[in-house]
Amino acid sequence: MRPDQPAALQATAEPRRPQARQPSTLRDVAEAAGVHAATASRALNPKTQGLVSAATARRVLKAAETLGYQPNPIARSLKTSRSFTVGLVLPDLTNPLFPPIVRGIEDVLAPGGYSAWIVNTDNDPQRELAQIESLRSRQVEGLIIATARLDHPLLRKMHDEGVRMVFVNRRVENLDVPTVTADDATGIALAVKHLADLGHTRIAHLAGPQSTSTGVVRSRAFRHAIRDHGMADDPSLVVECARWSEADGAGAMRELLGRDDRFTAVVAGNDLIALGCYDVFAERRISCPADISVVGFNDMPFLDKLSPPLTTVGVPHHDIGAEAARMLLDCIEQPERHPRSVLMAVSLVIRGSTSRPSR
Amino acid sequence: MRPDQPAALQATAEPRRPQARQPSTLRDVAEAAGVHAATASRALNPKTQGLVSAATARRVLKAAETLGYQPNPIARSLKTSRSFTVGLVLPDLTNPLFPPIVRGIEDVLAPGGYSAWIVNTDNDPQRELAQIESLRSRQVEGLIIATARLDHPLLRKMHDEGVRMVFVNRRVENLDVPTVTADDATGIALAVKHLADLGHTRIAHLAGPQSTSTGVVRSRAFRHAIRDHGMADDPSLVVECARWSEADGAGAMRELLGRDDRFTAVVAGNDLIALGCYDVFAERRISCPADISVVGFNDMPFLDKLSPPLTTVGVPHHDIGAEAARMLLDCIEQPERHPRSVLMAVSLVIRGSTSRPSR
DNA sequence: TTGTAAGCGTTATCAG
DNA sequence: CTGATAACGCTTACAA
Repeated sequence: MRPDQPAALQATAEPRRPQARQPSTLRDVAEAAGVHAATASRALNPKTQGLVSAATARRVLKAAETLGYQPNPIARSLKTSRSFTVGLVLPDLTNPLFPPIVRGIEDVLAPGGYSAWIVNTDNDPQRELAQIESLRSRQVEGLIIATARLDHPLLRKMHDEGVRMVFVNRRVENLDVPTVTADDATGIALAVKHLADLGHTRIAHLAGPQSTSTGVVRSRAFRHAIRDHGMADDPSLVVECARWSEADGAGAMRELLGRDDRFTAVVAGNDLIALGCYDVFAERRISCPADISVVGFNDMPFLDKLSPPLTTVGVPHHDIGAEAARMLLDCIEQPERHPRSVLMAVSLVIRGSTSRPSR
Repeated sequence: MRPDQPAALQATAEPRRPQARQPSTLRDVAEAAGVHAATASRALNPKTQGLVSAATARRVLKAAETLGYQPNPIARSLKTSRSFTVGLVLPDLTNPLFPPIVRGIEDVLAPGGYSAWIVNTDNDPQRELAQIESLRSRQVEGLIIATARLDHPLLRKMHDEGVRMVFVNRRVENLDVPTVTADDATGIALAVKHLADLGHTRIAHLAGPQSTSTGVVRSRAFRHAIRDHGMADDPSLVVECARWSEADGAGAMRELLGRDDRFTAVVAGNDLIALGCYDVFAERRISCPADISVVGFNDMPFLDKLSPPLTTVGVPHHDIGAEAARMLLDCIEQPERHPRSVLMAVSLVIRGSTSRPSR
């Protein structure tokens, strides 16, 4: 016993671990129904139910019912090496981008009888390896990966080993794995067009990490869009953020302001980076959108409540998750089907952080 | 019983993949080391390593190493009925309150060799039951529950059955289960004192659901604090929200304004409810804090970027999660230890949504 | 249509 | 100290 108990709780001593009734097993059910376990198994499994007589099936079902029988998925997995579980590999659940994607995934998995096991990698390759190994040893039947980098030896190796997986949001360079992403290029084009239409002629870009497909696709799309609108593709107007974070966004914005402050608008690689801009605006008393317009990407929650409300590219998080899950289920259940990749449609969400340039 | 097994079960032919090299088993290792599987098991398990000679231990370890042996947790669970997994029952991962708590939990579990299985209930008792059953059938060694209601037959029954669990945030009435919550009463007292100090004399409260302990503790604390500051405890200044949501917060605020608009400040049951107030302010051109001051609860992410930045009660989400995980681990590993409950300290985070009353 | 038996990969309990 | 053996709860040839 610990000598120091917090005084706060004074619960009365109680009998340790009350009757934790053993869950009943298949044998219990079989016994209760007066049949062999094998028969009970067949009766309980829709796939094999046809092999037993209707009468015994009924008896077994009834017995299972009264005993409150729940099949033990662990034993089943051991025997069948299936788990009806998929792994979900995220960089960080705390990023508001992911929860809606997770919900989308779960909404598709659940009706199929599957569940998702969520892990965070914190963008640490060590952790990622450990987490994925742990998932695989738990017999997950596939992986949904949201942490892909363009150069990603681990994922490449896994693909070579035939590991079933689907990428969300980002992809690995030259790796033929089913992927679902937002239509990043179109999103950026919409953002640039919006700013150009407002009359902006010097537009900057705070790019996401160029180690990720999302980062390069968006920044490439930015440069194309700029030229399409007849503006100069000035490299000094593009700054790369090392990570998709508010802090990195702020750093990049400071860098940009140090270089040249004649730009009147900025396309941020994503919403967090845009929030970093807001921080710098606050510290330097820059007014948005009066002095500088900002567009984000993702339309994460609560952006409409910011000051000013952030104009951004809306992506269908939930649908992206759902589609990824559907793809993975397809890979599992119809392995012969050719893998697809999909680009989900985006839309510009115009709010208060963009206006005509004042200069 | 299961009248209908998930459709997934019907899957037929085992999908054969490319060269998915069979993971090596304990027998492979034993064979490679020239010992019996049992010996290999002992050598590999730190707990029983003392039972084998140093020499064989070394050989086994080496063999395991070269074969890339990974123990199969499923087989282990089946044998030992332990899983080194705990279940985490959330109402909705999409609520920004939870991800940091989850991280806190994982940060404690991981070093202990445990992982967490996260499920959402959507506040639906049906779903909750199904999810918890699924978790239990997967042999989770304990549950961290964030969905407790004051009257919660399922949780009460589980407690009677001796299910190991810990509550976070909310509790069940008269149920002696280890719980970690924020110090809600103090938080509300701080909020009311702050408003009183600013000179407010008619303060309203948008209470959370009174079906939850958090809701009643906070609203009771509100009434106490009001009286402590010499104000009248006017029931018409308290409106209950049916759910902890922005929409319900907005509805409650409209109701309140309909009753009597002479209040100058409102203490919201939580941040989402406070956001609902913002929505109503926007639609009715009420200025915050000039016309009405607002205080939230929880300090969820990005509140500092709102307009105006929301004054709120900061709670240590991460630490709450960590403490809950620690408690559950204690219950698992030292069952004789007396269960505690803890209240985590909170602090008032003063931002721009509160000021002196203008009326 | 049903029972028998083997075995999934471990670990626990015996002997030796 | 180590090996044999028997489970854990389930599925699935194969036999009857």
